[in-house]
Amino acid sequence: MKKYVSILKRTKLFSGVGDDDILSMLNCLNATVREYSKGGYAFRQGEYIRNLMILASGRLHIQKEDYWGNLNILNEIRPGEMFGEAYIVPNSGPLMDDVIAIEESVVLFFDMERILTVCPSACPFHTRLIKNIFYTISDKNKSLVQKLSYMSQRSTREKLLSYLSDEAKRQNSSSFSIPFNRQQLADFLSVDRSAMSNELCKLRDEGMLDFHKSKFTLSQVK
Amino acid sequence: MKKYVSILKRTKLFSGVGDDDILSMLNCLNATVREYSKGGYAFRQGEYIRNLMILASGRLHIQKEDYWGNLNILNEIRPGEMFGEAYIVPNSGPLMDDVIAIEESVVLFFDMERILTVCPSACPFHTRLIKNIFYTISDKNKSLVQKLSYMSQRSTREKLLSYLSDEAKRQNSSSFSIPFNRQQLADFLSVDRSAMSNELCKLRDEGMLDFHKSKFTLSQVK
DNA sequence: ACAAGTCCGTTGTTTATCCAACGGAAAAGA
DNA sequence: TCTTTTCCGTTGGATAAACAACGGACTTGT
Repeated sequence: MKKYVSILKRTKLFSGVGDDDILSMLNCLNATVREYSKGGYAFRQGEYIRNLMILASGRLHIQKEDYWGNLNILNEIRPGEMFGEAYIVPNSGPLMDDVIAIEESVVLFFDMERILTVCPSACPFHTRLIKNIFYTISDKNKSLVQKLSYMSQRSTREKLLSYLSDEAKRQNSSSFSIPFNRQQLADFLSVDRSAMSNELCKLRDEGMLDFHKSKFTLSQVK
Repeated sequence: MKKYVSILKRTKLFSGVGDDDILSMLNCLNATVREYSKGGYAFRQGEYIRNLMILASGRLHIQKEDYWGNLNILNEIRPGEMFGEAYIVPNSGPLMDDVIAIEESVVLFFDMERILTVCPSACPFHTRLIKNIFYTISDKNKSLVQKLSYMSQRSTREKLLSYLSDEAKRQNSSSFSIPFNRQQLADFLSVDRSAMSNELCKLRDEGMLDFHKSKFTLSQVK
């Protein structure tokens, strides 16, 4: 277990917890390790999940196959990331996706029950851990709600405006940079790149905004 | 505070906690009450949130105004529902939405720090509360991810197929009912009702599925 | 300095969605 | 029973997005 401490200390889950404490917590949380070879299934649709997982190394894809066999990649998990946190609720039903290792991967399993139930011996960092896990899913929640608010806009134009408007608010300036290039932004908003590029230029020509590369400036309509 | 116990005992947050324990926990959690008159703002964009809230009575809208002044209703909060849980992360930045009371409303405020930090006196239901809150946002998280997976499909057809496919999985049968009428389903998927209705009929004519009212049956393609 | 590759705006065509409107079936109410 | 309302499928025209394709600007690598 010791060799995973250096990885775990850099995760959100264990942020603020010292090396020695991580090691003792691994024990307290009943941590176990599993390895998956490239292409192997970590979980299959229909299984029940009872643990919280952290990917120690490798790369996982969370993907879904629909009733007619169409495959859809929903998410990519990278080292240090937590997953499975949405399926540990009692009676939450079986997993609806497949989790496969697209590289040789090592996954750490934590007993969910032990995380949320504070041990009588009250290991000093347990409260810290609970906060960390709460903050992590809380953060995820927030970004999901935000993304959903963009995606629920009907047109490319509206998707762009709601996203850019939010970024201006978030960065507290009408002038700001976004962490995407055009293709990535299009993928993020689930629209066609060229159509989006076209729409951006229309918005610029209408005087609603201006941009150079990934730097945008919003302006009041004239 | 006593009068709110009957409301709180029916919330997800306090589920499984007895009346007396709720009362003592309200104290332990530093609960406070605020009332809002119809049309009044509970929170404004830009404020910082440091509490977890439960709506005791009334109705709230979470809405957003973009840079150019366009209004967008994101969510409606009903009595017993928790909100604000995504903004209590330290350094999570200011609120990006407005929260307004569309009816005269009563809101309970809980000190977030006290929820996540187990008190030394270890009130017996604190662990229970932590689990409940975790389960609640975890559940929300899951449904957000699911909805996002439908919404990120490009076409109405794909949105329908991914949603219906998921429902079949969830209800573990190729024949199932959905909790929406056509208009509600269209709103849920953010598409036009008539176009969706049209697409459903095409899918039926192609032999991929069948339906009567809100009961659907998926079939393998012939 | 050259070649290869990436990024982005632009265009024309095809296709899908939106929108408004209508009618029939079913449900709800009087 | 009759009226009113809601729900849903259908249609046609207006609009927007997707798609394929291209060229120029810029970057990266050799």
